Amino acid sequence: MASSGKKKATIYDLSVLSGSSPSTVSAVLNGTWQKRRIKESTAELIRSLAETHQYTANRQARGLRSSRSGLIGLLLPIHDNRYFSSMAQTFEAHVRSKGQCPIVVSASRDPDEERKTAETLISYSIDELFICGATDPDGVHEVCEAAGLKHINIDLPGSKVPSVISDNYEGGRMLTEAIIRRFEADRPLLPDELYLFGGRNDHASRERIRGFRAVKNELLGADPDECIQPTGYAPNNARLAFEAFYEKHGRLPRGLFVNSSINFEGLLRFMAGHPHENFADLVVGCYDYDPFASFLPFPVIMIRQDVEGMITKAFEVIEEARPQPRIHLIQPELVQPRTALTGPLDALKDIE
Amino acid sequence: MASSGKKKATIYDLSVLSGSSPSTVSAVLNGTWQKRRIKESTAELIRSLAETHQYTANRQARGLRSSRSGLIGLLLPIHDNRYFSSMAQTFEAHVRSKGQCPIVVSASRDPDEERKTAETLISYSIDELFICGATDPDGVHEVCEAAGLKHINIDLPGSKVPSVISDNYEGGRMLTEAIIRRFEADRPLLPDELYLFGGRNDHASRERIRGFRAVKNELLGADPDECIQPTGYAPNNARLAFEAFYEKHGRLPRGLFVNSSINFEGLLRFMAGHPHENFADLVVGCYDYDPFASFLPFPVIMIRQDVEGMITKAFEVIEEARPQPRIHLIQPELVQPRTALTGPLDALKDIE
DNA sequence: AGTTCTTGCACCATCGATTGTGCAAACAAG
DNA sequence: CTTGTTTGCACAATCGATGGTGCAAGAACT
Repeated sequence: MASSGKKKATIYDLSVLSGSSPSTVSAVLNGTWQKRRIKESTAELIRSLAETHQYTANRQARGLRSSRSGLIGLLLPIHDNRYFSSMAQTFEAHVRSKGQCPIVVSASRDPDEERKTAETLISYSIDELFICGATDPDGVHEVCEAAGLKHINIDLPGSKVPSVISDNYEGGRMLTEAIIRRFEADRPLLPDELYLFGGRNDHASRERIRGFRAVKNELLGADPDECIQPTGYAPNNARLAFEAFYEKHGRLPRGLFVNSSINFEGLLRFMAGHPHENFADLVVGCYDYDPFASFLPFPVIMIRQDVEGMITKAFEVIEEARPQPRIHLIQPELVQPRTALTGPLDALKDIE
Repeated sequence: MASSGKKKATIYDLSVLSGSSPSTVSAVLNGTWQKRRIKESTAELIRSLAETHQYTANRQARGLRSSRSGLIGLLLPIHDNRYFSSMAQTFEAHVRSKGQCPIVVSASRDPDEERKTAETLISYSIDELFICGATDPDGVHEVCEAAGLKHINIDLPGSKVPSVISDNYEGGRMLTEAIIRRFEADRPLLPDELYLFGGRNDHASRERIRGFRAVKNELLGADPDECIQPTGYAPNNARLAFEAFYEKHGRLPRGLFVNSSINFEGLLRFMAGHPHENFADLVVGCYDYDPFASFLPFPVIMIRQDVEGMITKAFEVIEEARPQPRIHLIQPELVQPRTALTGPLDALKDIE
């Protein structure tokens, strides 16, 4: 389809047309012409030829020669989630503003996939790699290291290069406290009425759980082990955990700390099978923000991670000369129920 | 950071190590060695050397020579939205299964951005481009055409190459009818109690509106013009429209057809400023599916577009020899309130 | 032994852009 | 008018992989 097109113009074509050498054309079009003392008039001629012939440089050729591609990679666990897709959206804006081209790829939380995907990106000579939410950041690190590729971790930390992550401990604390306070007015929550569901044995989950337990101890005076249910990230596993609890107790816990919006989807799947009224007394805290979730028929307190802040910080840190493998914490934000926040989309104009 | 790495091995390195010529190494490693009658033992040697030295081909070099990159592009309006991010997720899976590398980029619904972004992708010699939800598909077409790049439209149709889109007319009909039927039990809806908000003058909106009006006429016997409020896609514009209506009438219409989940966010923003109780009698139909929206405190009927179906069809059509610029309609699905559907994520394993 | 195949590989141009180097022409200085 | 400088550009190597072509050594055949 659409293969009628004449081949794209190259510097050689413009060289012939302008009567200059290819190197002159190249210099003019990539901005180094002053350094090469090309006459303004020559440059002007070449520029206008480039314009009329719709010349654009072949990036593969340029990249091959200069061993830089202009591509900056973002490795995500998944696309299909508001948190990660807003990560992609924000990342893209930053990369574009630097005049480079974003390449966003997901690796399904699979350590093997992650490494292979990094390999693939490297084979395209990407210039930098942002590793977001990787299950095995240090594994990806090795691949990058071997290729001499600048990289940085986001969302989940690694030990070899800097990491920019949410302050999950503080976030966990804030969210837990907000759930508990939500009850105080009437009948206060008991320690075994507040459960945490979702997440697995990763840094983020551990920190959130640590915050959760700390606050439970401080405010409720106890923190039973069985209230922690790390069911992984799959919605269906979370659903099964809720079903199991419901089966056993005839109801859900009154207070629920859900580790991510993906796990929250598991809760929805559970709820789909039960009447609304069963959840009258429920308060949910979710470690993620989704505008629709915020308006559900029970109070949903959410944490919005500062995606813009993380990305900005990550770009700062990755430019540093000798970045230390330390962890940079970014504060998340507590979002009260029924709150519709603006997001990266609001920066876009709506062309009607 | 991480720049200690020795440079990546090339076929020249392996050539020296193996005592064979670079072309032999190349042939062995890209699979054409049988055709070149390379001895099995030579191939074996080279393969093992490649293994131990972690050789991976430089794709820029390969792409430059063969004028194919192995990259397949997807041009989206935005990332930060369940519909488009599941598009990205699904697209990625398809591309990966073909052994190629997906490159997903967004262009903010801006015709100019769209063309420039396509240009950029072309400069990386991508092999195919999927144009999804473009404001000006034919503009992008011209850019692709000039570069001899295979491309196809998704979600919003163009006139120059094939398009794979939702059957928005049918979807609009289904959704409208579902909203109306939702009321019949008690007090039936009047024609001026069912409004459509959101969307702009694009093919999808027009078709949905056409379906909306047709069903209103059929079932309610009338279809006043003022019930159509195409406020564009920005959440805040939708919010303002709701505010304006509320200001004027002291309430919202009982039945609401919201053109997309993004517009729905505008409704949420409006609702954030008003007590829950104001919306007791409300039924919302939303042309998009979001699991959280499906469980809101008022009935939300949703349309789920068949993303998997569209992507699959698009891959079929783009491979055709001489694809005609026709429109392929994919049927969407009506989703009743309080329904938590599975999505592309459920295909992933959860490594605990 | 001489001729013809076949096997197994090496050589080299090529893709398009970048960049270090060289060198004529124009100009200035003495 | 000779010698040095500056201006303005051309030349050619290079990045890494691909693929057409050529050719020596051994096998097969007469």
